[in-house]
Amino acid sequence: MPQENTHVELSGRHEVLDEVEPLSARKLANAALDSFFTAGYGGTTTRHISEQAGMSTGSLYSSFRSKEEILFLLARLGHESALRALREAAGQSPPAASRVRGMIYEFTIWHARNHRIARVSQYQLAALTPQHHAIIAGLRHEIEAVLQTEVEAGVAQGEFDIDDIKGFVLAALSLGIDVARWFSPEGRLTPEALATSYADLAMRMLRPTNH
Amino acid sequence: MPQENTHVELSGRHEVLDEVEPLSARKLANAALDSFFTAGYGGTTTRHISEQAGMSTGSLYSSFRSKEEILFLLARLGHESALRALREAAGQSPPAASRVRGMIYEFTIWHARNHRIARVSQYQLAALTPQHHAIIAGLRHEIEAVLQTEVEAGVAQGEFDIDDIKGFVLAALSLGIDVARWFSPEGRLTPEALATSYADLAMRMLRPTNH
DNA sequence: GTCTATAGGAAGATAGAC
DNA sequence: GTCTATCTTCCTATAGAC
Repeated sequence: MPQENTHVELSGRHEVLDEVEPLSARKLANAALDSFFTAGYGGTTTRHISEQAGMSTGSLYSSFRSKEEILFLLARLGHESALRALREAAGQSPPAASRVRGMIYEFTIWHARNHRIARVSQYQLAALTPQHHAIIAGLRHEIEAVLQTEVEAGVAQGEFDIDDIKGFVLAALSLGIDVARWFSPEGRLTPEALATSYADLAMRMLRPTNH
Repeated sequence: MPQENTHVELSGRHEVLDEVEPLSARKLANAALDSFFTAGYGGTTTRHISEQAGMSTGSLYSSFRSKEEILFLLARLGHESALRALREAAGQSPPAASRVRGMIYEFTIWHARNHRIARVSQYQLAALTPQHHAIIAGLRHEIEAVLQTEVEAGVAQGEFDIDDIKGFVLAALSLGIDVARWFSPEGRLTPEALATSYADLAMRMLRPTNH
């Protein structure tokens, strides 16, 4: 039987790219996101990005030094936004079980609501320069650490029964991230229903054994 | 406490591309897999594929009509191989619990051992023609149906306690597929350890509630 | 910061000899 | 079935006027 969602909405919803300034850069970033999402980084041309942003090809290079720099911006903002969602859920009051449950819920719902930038952030990383890739890798480690800390707290307080903490953390984040691969707003599942389902399944993984 | 793996090794291990004939096509397919894996479909040139296969650019077109046709071959063989692994595990003897456990184990270990072709198969699909994409989509539906059938059998026999069967099937396959995104043979986890961990977690999702 | 124009090269695919 | 040579198109990025 699914548990109820006791978590509260933590912040006003906003588009991840809203903070990009100035307007021309935001238009280009949005157009690039569209195209990277549907055609991939390699399948996207700077001409097409500029065109969709209502500009000439040359003008793109006043806002960005290269096509790769736009991808880096998207990947960085995507990862920072997902990390923020996870941290906000981790800041909720005890018990650990409801904190962890809220983290899985928020992480999953973030990937459904932001599935376009999430998919680009997760699956186009091979095109980044080594320097940029290292920065994104740092954010990924932070995401893992935030969840692991809360799970360890729950185990220490006897709320969870699990030996393989790293395996659970890996699996729980994996579930959320993989949403970006297949989720479509036109599908049968809402972000809320999906997040509830996955939060339930994650808590089933953690609950004490039955004998 | 992790359960022991009671499943048996079902078939001799083989490389997915071993069945590609003739040799020139197999060499090209292997070179394309390498490059699609590291650079993506859009970041790969037919010149590079041919060069890595030890041939001229023109010769590629005696084996394949286009670059996209190579990707389709890889995606088709990848999906067919994963589906075969799942079907073989589904053919094991009752109870349903050990059949389902074996399916998660085999599906996960397949994605770890074959993470290169799995990653190309899962994440480069946007480059396929609509016709080819539809064929792959059919294989994906088969994969989902095979697991769902076994889970439903387990629920009918009272071995599992889960309301949201579709949610579980989605999550369990998602765990296995996402392995292809991050798995590296150089990492700390072996395919066997990972598959055991995920099979354990999946059975935890299915076991009766504790009150 | 935007435009037009273009540099300079590389892309996918084909032709025709052997 | 492989090669060399090439067609045609398209690419990222820059130059320089306004």
